[in-house]
Amino acid sequence: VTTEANISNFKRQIKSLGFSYDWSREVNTTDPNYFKWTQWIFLKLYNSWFNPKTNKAEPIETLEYPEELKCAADILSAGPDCQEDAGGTVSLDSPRRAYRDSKRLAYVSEAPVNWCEELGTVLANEEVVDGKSEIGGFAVVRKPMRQWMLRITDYAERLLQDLDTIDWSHSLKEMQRNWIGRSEGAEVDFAIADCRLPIADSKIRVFTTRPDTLFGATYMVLAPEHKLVDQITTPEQREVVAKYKSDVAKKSDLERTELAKEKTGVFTGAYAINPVNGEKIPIWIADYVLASYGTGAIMAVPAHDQRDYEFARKFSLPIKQVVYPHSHWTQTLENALADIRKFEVILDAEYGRVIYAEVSREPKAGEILSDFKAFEDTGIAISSEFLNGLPTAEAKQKIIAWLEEKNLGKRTINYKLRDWLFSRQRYWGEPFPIVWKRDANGNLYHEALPESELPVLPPKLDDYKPTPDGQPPLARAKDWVNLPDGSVRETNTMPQWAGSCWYYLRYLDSQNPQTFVGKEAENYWMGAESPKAKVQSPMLADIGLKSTMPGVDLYVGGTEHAVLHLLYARFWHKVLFDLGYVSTPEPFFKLVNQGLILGEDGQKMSKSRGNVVNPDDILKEYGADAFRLYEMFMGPLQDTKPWNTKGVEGVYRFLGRVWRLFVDEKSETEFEQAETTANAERRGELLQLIKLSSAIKEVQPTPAQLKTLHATIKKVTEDLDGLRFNTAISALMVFINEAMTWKTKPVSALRDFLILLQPFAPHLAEELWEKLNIEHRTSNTEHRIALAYAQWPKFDPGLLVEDTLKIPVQVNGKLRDKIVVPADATQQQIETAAQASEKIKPFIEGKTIRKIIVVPKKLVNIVVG
RNA sequence: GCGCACGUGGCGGAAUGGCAGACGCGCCAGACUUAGGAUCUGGUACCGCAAGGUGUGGAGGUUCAAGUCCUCUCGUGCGCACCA
Repeated sequence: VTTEANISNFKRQIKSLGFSYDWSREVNTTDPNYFKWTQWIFLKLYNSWFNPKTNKAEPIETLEYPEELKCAADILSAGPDCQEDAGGTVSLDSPRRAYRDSKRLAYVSEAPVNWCEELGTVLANEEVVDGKSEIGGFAVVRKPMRQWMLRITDYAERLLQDLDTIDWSHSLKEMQRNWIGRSEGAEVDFAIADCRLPIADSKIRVFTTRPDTLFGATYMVLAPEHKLVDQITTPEQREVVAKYKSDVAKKSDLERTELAKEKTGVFTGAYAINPVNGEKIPIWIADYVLASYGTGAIMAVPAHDQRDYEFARKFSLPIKQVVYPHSHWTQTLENALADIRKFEVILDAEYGRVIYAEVSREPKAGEILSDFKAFEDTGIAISSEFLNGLPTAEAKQKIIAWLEEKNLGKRTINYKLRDWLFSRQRYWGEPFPIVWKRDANGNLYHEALPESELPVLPPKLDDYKPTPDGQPPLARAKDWVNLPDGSVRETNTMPQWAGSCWYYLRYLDSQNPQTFVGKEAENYWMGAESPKAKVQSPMLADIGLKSTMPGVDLYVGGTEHAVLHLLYARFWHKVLFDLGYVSTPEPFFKLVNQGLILGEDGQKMSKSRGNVVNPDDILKEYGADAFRLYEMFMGPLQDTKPWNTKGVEGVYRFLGRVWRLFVDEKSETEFEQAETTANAERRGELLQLIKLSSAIKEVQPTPAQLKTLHATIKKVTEDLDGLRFNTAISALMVFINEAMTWKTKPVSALRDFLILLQPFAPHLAEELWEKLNIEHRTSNTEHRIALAYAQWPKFDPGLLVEDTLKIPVQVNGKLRDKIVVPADATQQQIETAAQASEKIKPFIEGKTIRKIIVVPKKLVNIVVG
């Protein structure tokens, strides 16, 4: 319940997260222009909603809560420690997900899950626990209120299909595919037997992915929340059905899924007619059927669906096998039928029917078959009249054609993806640029504000809580809400996703006052044929890589955005693409998930474990360069890896070596002495005392030095491009270890090194670059500008060519020696040299040489027998 | 249960099918030091005095050659989950 006490609790909790939160400041720091263009894009969606299915404009849907839910308006109740935490009015985008994510939610979800889904506004506050977004405090569901939905489901297919065109990690794509949840099947209408209902309601539609098993449907199950339940229930069953419904409504999410191994359900007393064979089948309700998926009703085929099988066994419903498994040993129906007699056939004692069960052992006579499984694979249709003998795939086609011809059903694609609840009942966020009016008959309708009215900024409020009657906070500003012409402003606000859906576009043209992103800028940065493609990055061109891809070049983000932000942003981008505002159908063609950094104990960092590493401490102790360098050096970008502060010391030492390579020790000592007596103001000036090492000279690098340098340039350039930062840094370390031994250090080589170092340790590199420029001025103007703008060095492959090669020699695949041969040695010469080796001789003497493999410049393998 | 990813020293991790353990941490020894939690040098997979042998979770396979490819298996992590 939103009470003063809870609000103050919530604020206290926010404070405990490490910052104080001033509610009124939130919007003041927000750029009104950004509000403006977000609202502008919303208006585009609103005014010219492009529906690819109908190719016509449709308004964005607003949704009132269904009437039957209004009764339960008040509260979802709160568990013991939720009472304490509750308070905020942060609504969730996906209550379903929130429920799943948070175990703590389980005991507060007194209301049925899909009730919450329909409402869409579980009021709770969000907290990051164990690196995961969890629902901390839990609060209330308010009175039913108006919500705005975006029809993302219209884009489900394209959002799915286009995943194939983008370079994202496999698992991330899988998560999106899973979330979209496409499944192909059919909708089938079952007539209700002895129906006393109006014609329109005399049938129940089910969704199935296995229409080929229609002949095996022996009963039907509706979700307890299905709208026809009350109407079809016979008077005798009314009481048990009502009780079951209310029991289910009280079940928590946990009880309803994880813990509920045992199927439950009750008979409604009604029957449906199986359209393929006219059989009368009982209609049950059970909570294993979800109201939110498909049509909220199923045809149960217990022989070929594990859940139906379990349910049927529990309630002694008939099981009828209609698919015979044939895949690996039978090709024809005759053989299949023969196999039925030969193999694992079980007679259902109660019903005298043949069922198939996947058995791992011989069933004993009279044994209860509860641990047998339904056969869910494909096979050959049997006991299915005109489908008999057809493999599953063909049987599906045939039955769908049959259903469509008889007007009893149709091919359907079903998605788990739901429309996107886009409104929030909180203060911050963009207000909708929408007003409400009444027509001549007094009916309420909504209308977009003209673009000239943008941005619609939130009014100043003294109190940022929702109103006592559950209206969003903006409703408190009566002057703002009520317009002179009698119309009323929408008081919902947009979610944070609204801004994050298009921010990357604004970056391209952030100062543009005319539009959210100029066409030219958009095309330059995002377009496939953009001029950017012609601006070849020397670093990429050298290694023969295409320098650009359309869209955002590289998106680095965590998996926590996998199914929300990244799906929403793709959706908006596609809408903008359809409206002609952007030039690519996808915004992020290349995306990398950086791995999670765990605590030093290898566990996820969390307050409760006390293994949290505070970046501020690391910055203070080792500096930003070392911190950055360490994070990049820890391991592959994508991997989850444990933090190790000792490792920071390692890279810190490396930076120290870089510093000592450049700086004269004596001058540094002088600086340190001066610094102790100087005040803070003079420190910058005193830094001038630090001079470069006298070993740094303007000389030509020796061939060996050049070889070291260019090997480093090559490695760092390639690794950087492949985001292999750890090995790039390793190469820089190798260079430094080598360069420390140089008596004379050529300026040119050190310059190139600093450019390579700059992406990893920008502060130190820039500092040393400046020192180089002060003491070793060159005519090259490029060297006088900041390092950040310096040209990336090119490596010269010619310099990496060796005169002689050290080649490993194996005998029967085992390393026995390494020989040194001229780089241009022929295969014959290498073979001879290998056999002549003193270390090799003992292994080949007295044996027949079967074969000698010479891998040019790499290896010799002598095969003896 | 389903899907995906990953298993390499004491630790983080390197290795276009071609020298397993780059680089770093840690550890050992030494140098310089009044001192060292600074710096520098050398060593460091395992067994063995050595020659040599054994090693990339386990078992097979392909290959002249496997950490890498294939099959099975065990383990860990992540995601989804009564989705019809």
